[in-house]
Amino acid sequence: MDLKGGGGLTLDPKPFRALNKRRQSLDPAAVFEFPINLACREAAPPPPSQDEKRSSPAAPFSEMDFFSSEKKLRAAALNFPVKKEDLITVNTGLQLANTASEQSMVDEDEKDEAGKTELEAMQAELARMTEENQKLRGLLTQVTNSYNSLQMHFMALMQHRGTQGAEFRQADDPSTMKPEVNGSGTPVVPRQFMDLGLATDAEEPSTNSSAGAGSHDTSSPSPANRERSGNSKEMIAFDGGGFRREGSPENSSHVWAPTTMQSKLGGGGGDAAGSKGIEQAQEATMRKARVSVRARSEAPMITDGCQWRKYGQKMAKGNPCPRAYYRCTMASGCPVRKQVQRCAEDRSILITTYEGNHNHPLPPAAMAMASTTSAAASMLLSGSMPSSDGLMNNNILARTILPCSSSMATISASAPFPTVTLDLTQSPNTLQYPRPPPQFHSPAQLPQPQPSSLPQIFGHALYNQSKFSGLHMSTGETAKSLEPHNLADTVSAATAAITADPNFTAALAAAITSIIGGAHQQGGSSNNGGGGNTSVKVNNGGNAGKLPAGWNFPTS
DNA sequence: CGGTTTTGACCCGCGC
DNA sequence: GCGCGGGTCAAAACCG
Repeated sequence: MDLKGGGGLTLDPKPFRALNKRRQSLDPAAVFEFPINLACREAAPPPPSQDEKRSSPAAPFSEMDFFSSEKKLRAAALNFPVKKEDLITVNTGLQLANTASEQSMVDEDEKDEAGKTELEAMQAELARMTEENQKLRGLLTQVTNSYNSLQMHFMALMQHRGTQGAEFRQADDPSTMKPEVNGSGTPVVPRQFMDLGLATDAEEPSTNSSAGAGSHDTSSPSPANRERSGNSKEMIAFDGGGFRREGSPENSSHVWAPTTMQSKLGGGGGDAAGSKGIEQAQEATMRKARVSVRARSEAPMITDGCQWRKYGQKMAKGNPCPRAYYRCTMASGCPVRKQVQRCAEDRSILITTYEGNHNHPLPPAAMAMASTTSAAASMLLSGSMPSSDGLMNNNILARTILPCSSSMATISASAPFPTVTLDLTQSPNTLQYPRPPPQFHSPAQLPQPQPSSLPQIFGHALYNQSKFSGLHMSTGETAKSLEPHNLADTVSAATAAITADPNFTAALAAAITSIIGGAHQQGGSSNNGGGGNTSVKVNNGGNAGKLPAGWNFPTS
């Protein structure tokens, strides 16, 4: 095999082992490095933060900092590092001071001193409140994420069922969301999301039933076979959230139900096929959704909090760098896999493609990434599945993300797999790279389904939060749109900080879900003229001040 | 010794 | 039907 040379492959086994070992030996929380570990060249993680929420050692920037760019802008005027909610209090303090000074100009010194003292006291109070608020936000974020994910599924469900107006209704009224409940009373729909980060035990059985120790694949025809031959039902069943099923309305109502999953497994797929012919077809169509993360890193593999076992390596056509295949080993039957490959054009860019959902509990760091990929994939599928060609203008996703966009975003199903690409390489001030080109990749440069269109869909939110350099929804389309450099510059500082934030991906997840859930509130989004074709750009249409309710940050 | 990596072989889908 | 490429398997090698 031509892989022997190793070529440009950076998948040096030693580093891998080192990473794995390290991960295994350390407390998950302690390893809560930023999932997209750019740490290969990073300085040692900063000391643990006081905030217990941030169990990660590298948490100089908490979730709060995530949207601090905006907050600070507003707060700057008052010289207070506070949230808008706190402004009232702050203003009060200032008022007192000002009032005092106005009333008496005689004892200015005395007044100022008193005012300062009071100010300091209030600031201290605010600090405490802020801290507590952060914690609450963390909780809220999680809830919001779950909600958004659930919402997405519901949307897809309704859309597929052809229930007219259901999509809108559900988007507008959360109360209309009535996730199906399985026999155990567990909401089925949300399960998919939970799987990512909070896999429930209920799923384990199904998984185990279909797979023995080692690899779940071994107990049945090769995964590849199942996936390709349409027998994917099995995998789908225990995938516990495999993206490809999410888009299927009927699937979602069954797939997520453990009982159904088991029945499918037990029935060898025959039963399922019989009763779910349509389902099968849909599955075949949607295949697997993938979430690709592009990050600059010289490390052989990004640290995403999970444990992976390499099960293969191949040379991909068009890329001198081999592609490595990994399988999650945190749980025997975990269906999650990922591919790691360096960008042919810029080998400093590591492209990691995730596929499937974890069926087991994940450490915070892993949850962050899982949530991110899940949200992205979920969004992708729920939006692209309805139409075979994946035209977003016809689906909820488009409406949700691009509420005001008359243009259409395209999520092409033509690509081998619908893929969402989270591009984290464009950060102007990445930790390692002083200032790399805003965007190195072009569709043609990507070994995988070209991340081309819709970059700004997410970028919108990302920028709003001053966190992300870009997020691309790869659809196989060739259109490309570069991120607005000016925006990148604007948020460069924040981006750098965020990149170092171990909660980065969590924030990303929050961003995505926030968009999903809150985009409709925003009216500033617009298509950047990227063309009404396949490229959709959603600029930061001055929505900075209108953060969705879920606009809080991570926490994991 | 158990877990991981390596790597040639195999399977499958797809295009011609 | 054949070749190609992607993805996976699994035996052997490797490592701690």
